[in-house]
Amino acid sequence: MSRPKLQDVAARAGVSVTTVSRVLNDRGYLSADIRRRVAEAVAELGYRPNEIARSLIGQKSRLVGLIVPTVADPFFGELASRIEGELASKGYKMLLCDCLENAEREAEYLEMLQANRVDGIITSTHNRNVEGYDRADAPIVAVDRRLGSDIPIIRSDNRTGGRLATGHLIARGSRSAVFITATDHPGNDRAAAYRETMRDHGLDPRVLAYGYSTPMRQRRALIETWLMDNDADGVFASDDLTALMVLEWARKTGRRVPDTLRIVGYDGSRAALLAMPGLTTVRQPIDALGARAAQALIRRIETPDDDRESRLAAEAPLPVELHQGWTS
Amino acid sequence: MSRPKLQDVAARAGVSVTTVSRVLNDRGYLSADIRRRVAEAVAELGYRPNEIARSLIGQKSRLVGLIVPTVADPFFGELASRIEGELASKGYKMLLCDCLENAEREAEYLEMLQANRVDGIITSTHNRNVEGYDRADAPIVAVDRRLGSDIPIIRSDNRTGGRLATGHLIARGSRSAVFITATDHPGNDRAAAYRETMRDHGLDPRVLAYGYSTPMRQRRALIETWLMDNDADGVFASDDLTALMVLEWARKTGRRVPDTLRIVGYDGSRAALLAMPGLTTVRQPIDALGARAAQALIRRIETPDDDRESRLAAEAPLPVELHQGWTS
DNA sequence: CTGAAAGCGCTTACAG
DNA sequence: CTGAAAGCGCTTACAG
Repeated sequence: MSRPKLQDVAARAGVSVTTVSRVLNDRGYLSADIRRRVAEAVAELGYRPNEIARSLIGQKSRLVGLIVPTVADPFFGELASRIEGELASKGYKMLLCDCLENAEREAEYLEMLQANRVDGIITSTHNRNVEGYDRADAPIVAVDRRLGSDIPIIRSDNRTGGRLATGHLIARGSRSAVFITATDHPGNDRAAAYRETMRDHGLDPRVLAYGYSTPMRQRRALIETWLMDNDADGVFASDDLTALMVLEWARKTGRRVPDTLRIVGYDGSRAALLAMPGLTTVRQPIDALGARAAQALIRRIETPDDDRESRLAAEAPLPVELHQGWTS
Repeated sequence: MSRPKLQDVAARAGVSVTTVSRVLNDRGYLSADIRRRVAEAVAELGYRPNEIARSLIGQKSRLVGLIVPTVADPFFGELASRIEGELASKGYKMLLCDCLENAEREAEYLEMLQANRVDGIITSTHNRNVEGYDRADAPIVAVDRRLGSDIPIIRSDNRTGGRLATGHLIARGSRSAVFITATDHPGNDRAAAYRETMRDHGLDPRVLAYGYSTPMRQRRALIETWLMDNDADGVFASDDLTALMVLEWARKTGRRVPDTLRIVGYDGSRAALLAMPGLTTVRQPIDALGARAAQALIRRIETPDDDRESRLAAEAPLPVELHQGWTS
């Protein structure tokens, strides 16, 4: 026999499908005898309710979509892991969408998720001008990204992070630190804090932006060329992978770290710090970011009304901290 | 108005729901006029077919479950990313299940996936004795894991990988290399190849197994203690994160790498090599592993009959290669 | 070429 | 305390 359905259980237990459904959902009064008979039939048949049918009726799928650049990146991998864990603990499943810095893909995923009637969407990408977020009808929560005035943003304190990193470099003797980031747009608080802090100390800020869609090899070449051509006694990289790339370049070219070149990264994912605990970096509270993103979304899903409050809570940035290694 | 449904489109276009469905699915002959009217109604209403209803009818969900230890690990993150990409290109969605080295969680996920009527499951964890795989009724494909005689295994050539790494260490002058791995069970081909290669050169193999569920701090402590107490002029680590951990220990304790200590890792994920291109490691073809896993599963789903052939293809291990860095 | 009706596997008022 | 019937939003034979 193929998969048993409610009818089969009902027949076996000698009751109606209504009754079986009630036992399964523990609704209303059922005699102990009936409960037992149904339980037996379920066990004997190895019956498992079809969640798809349930979703169709309930008008909710307990499904959430997560859109990220790629979980191959340790930061997003860890974030995704944490979000999934929090969702699972609340009975939600998660559809993973790796959009690979591709705005078109992201728009398609957005469509797909809604066609699959997800209860909500968490998005954390850097693509600009993605079609569809404005007319989405599922609740959305963004991680470190501004999508629109009615979409809550979960993030950590980028401004403080930028200040910590830059201030630290200066305190360690750096006078000509450069900030390396993907894009240097107005909303980039880390860049703003870097500039501010440099100026506060009478130093000249320099920002190297390599662009999101630049393939890894070119990205590396670009950064190395810049470092060769421009004298810098400090590097503040907006992510750890880039910081480690610079560290390897320093080793290759004989720069002494931290004596002549101080390096500070950003993110502080478990994997990065496990691989290279010596890296000075600004640690984002990835666990808290993920948990809060999941919780904020669930709140929007389950109590659509107290939106304003939850949005306010969401906006307060989570604290970051400086992890001091030997690279600075 | 809430979400429009087929009925609304039909009413607007002035046709029956049957006809709308047919236009949407491009089934049978439709007059150009009708096609146009329906298309207009769909556009005007912003109609999107409910995939849940479709799944219920079609008896297939185009949903696949992926069970991994955690995507926070760069290797599994990259694998998950690749699998998801391949699945998406074939019109499948992916439910992510991070089971965190927890066999109980894994069993629950297995239940959940089937209750949600996934068309298939890809699993890549190291838990032993997980309940439920034997009585699962969805097609399953395993990545680098033996689950049962009828479940195809996608993997790369662990035996060659183990030989390459060990042989390389010896060629670089190591006489007392240790192999560090999670568990040293009989199915561990890398361990077997390490032992074999050591013995072939008349050297004594030593294996340090830290256990999967050991928390990261203890794992590090355990490995560092072992390295302190036992003299080793080479380390072959079964994953890159562990290799990098050893490298950092060497730096801290003043060991000269590679002169007095040679280090070789395993996996070669993009993230690891980006962060530390200097690490000598055995590169697994993660892209190919992911793509093949997804393809093998889709084949099992869509043509359940030619199983035997696809299983054979799946069994042939994919080639690995040694990436030579400066750590050896 | 188009439509009315049955059905996918469940849940939920509504009766009794 | 339990059951018959309607319905979730679609697709698919079956008529016409």
